Parts: sequence; C-alpha cells; structure tokens
Amino acid sequence: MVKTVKKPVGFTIHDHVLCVKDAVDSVEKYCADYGLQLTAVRRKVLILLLEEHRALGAYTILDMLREAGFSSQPPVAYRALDFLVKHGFVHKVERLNAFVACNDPRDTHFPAFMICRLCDKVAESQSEENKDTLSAVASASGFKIEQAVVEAEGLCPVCSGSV
Amino acid sequence: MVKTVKKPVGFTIHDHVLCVKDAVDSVEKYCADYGLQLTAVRRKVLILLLEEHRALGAYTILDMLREAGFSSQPPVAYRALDFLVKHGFVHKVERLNAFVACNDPRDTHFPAFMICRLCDKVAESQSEENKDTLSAVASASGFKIEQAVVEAEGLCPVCSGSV
DNA sequence: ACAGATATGTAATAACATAACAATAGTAAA
DNA sequence: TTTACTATTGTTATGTTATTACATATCTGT
Repeated sequence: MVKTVKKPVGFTIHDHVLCVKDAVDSVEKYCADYGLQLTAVRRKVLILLLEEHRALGAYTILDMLREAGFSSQPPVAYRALDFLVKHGFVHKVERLNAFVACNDPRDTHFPAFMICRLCDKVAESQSEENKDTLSAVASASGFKIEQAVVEAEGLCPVCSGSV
Repeated sequence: MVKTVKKPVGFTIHDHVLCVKDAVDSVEKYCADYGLQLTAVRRKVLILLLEEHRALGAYTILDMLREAGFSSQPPVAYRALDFLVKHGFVHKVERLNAFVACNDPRDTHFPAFMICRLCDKVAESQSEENKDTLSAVASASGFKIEQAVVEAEGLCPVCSGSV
C-alpha cells in the first residue's frame, strides 16, 4: 500500500510541483515494492496526468506522448492507462471518457469525483461513506459490489462564484 | 411528474409484461400532460429497453429498430435516446456506454445502478441517501452538484450463487 | 545463454457518437 | 385553411473512443 498523500487535493490551491513529485515518488516506491515495472511511457503518462490535475482523454495523452517522442498509436496510451488504472494510480472518469491521476493511491477504494462542467477540473474525494451507503443498498438486494463509480457534475467553488 | 411505479424492480422476479405495460402507460400519461411527443421511434425504443430490462448499447437498439422497420442510421437511435434520457424515462449507464429504462421516472433524481458483470442485468436503486452523502461531501468543498452518476459493478444474487 | 513472461511497435478495424443539412410533420395564429 | 413556425425525422458523412492481432523487443529467473 502506498504511503498516502497528506491531504486530498480538491479545488484548493497547493504546491503543485511538490504534489507531483510526491505522487511520483510514492508510485515509484509502490512499484519497486511490488515488482511492477514503471516504464518510461507509464511514468510519462502518470506525470502528464498529475501535472494537468484534470481529466485527459486518451487521445490528448497520445498527442502529448508524441510530442515527448514516444510512439503514437492508440494502444500505447491505452496500455499505459490500463496499467495505471489497474494499480490504482489513475482513475477513469466514465462520464468524460477521460483519465485522472489518483491523489491517494490504494489498492482498492471507492473514489468519488466532482467534475466542474465549466473549467473541467476534477476533484477526488475519498469517501468511505459512499462505500457504506452503496454497500447498504446493495446488501439489501443481495448484490455483491466489487467496484463502484461515483461521479458528480456541477460547479466548482471558483466557477460557481463567477456565474 | 409521473405516478411512481409501485416497487423498485431489482434482481427480483416480477410480472414483467405488466411491469412494461405500466411503465409505458405512465410515460404516455406524462407526455400527454406535458405536451411531449412520444413518437413511434421513441415509443419503440422505450419498449425495447423496458422489455430487455438491462442496459442496451445504442447500436444494439439500432439493430432492433431496423428489424422493426424503422430507419437505421445512428442519429435515429441517439435522438430517441436523448429524448428519453432528457425526460428521465431512461438513464445512460456510463460504465457500459449503454442505456437502461428507468423504473421510477421523475424529473430529477440521483439514480444508483448495480450492474452484474456476468449476466449484465442492471438494477436501479432510488437512493436518496446517495444524494445526501454526495451533497455532504460536496458542500464541504464548496462544490455544487447538479447531476450525479453512481454505478456499482459486481455480482447479482443469481450469479453470485452460481459461482 | 536460455526459456518464459512482460512490454512495446504498428496496422487495421471496431464501437460509440455527433455535425450538418434537407425533408417532413405537427401546432398555432391570422 | 393558408401561413408561418417549431419539432421531428431522413440521410450522408465524419469525429471520437477503444480494441484486436500479430510481430518485435526487453526484462527476469535459472
């Protein structure tokens, strides 16, 4: 399990350079510990997502990879993303068909996202409550939850003020 | 607002013919009341989804429309689906890029879905709790939720037993 | 060095979705 | 009922997202 990053990064200001560095270090350590190969492409995709701090489509990532000198066929991006998602370093935002770096990587959790429809920023909330609520609903009907997607769309504090 | 169907239909057995008829009647009444045109295609798509009782992709629906003698270009299906989704008669399951009939149509609600990864059945739970939990998380960060997607993947009671 | 597993390169295509514009049908007012 | 207006449908083309398949290369343990 990765050492958790201090605070959930939401729509608040923070030292972004440090935040990216911490996250990469964290993932690097996790991979070393578990014998996973954080290859050049995977690392690059992770960094791109961390730096952007919002959800990016696979083809946007692909363009960025091309600019960075990597191969540019779709599978290149999708494979890297699959790896990162599989190990919990990145999440897919289904609503946007896009990917966002996780700010508190753990093996399994039920992330909840808040997506601003104006500025496209995505905040992740580590809500255990969501898990509990869902589990309660599910167990009432005999359903066994293995994974969950919780995505809210609306206005972030900044855009909310500017309307 | 549509008269609510008696019970949320989940993975439980029920009189499906009646359940479809009730739902169509309900939607028909709503459309009559609000001056919406439930045209032939829209009606057909709604019935297809109600009868299947699981999520169908737009192109699957398109094939079914073709067989039923309707025009078969993608926009035909997508337009009907847009209409049905817009008025809450159908929901899109982002996780599957597919559509499922709503079993308790209301103007606005926060539906939660449980998707069986083996049999593909989808149950909708009308969970106000989800809304509350999300709202609490959101308001803590100043985010204004307008819409939410809650989708859990796992095993339904039937498939759970067969494993 | 070797075998096996893991990862990448590349071409082609599948699956999902929308833009744009013409034609038609429903609605409401003169 | 003609007219004007709005909503819906028909159709072509294209845009966007994602996967299959197979060849090549790299890494890992023996």
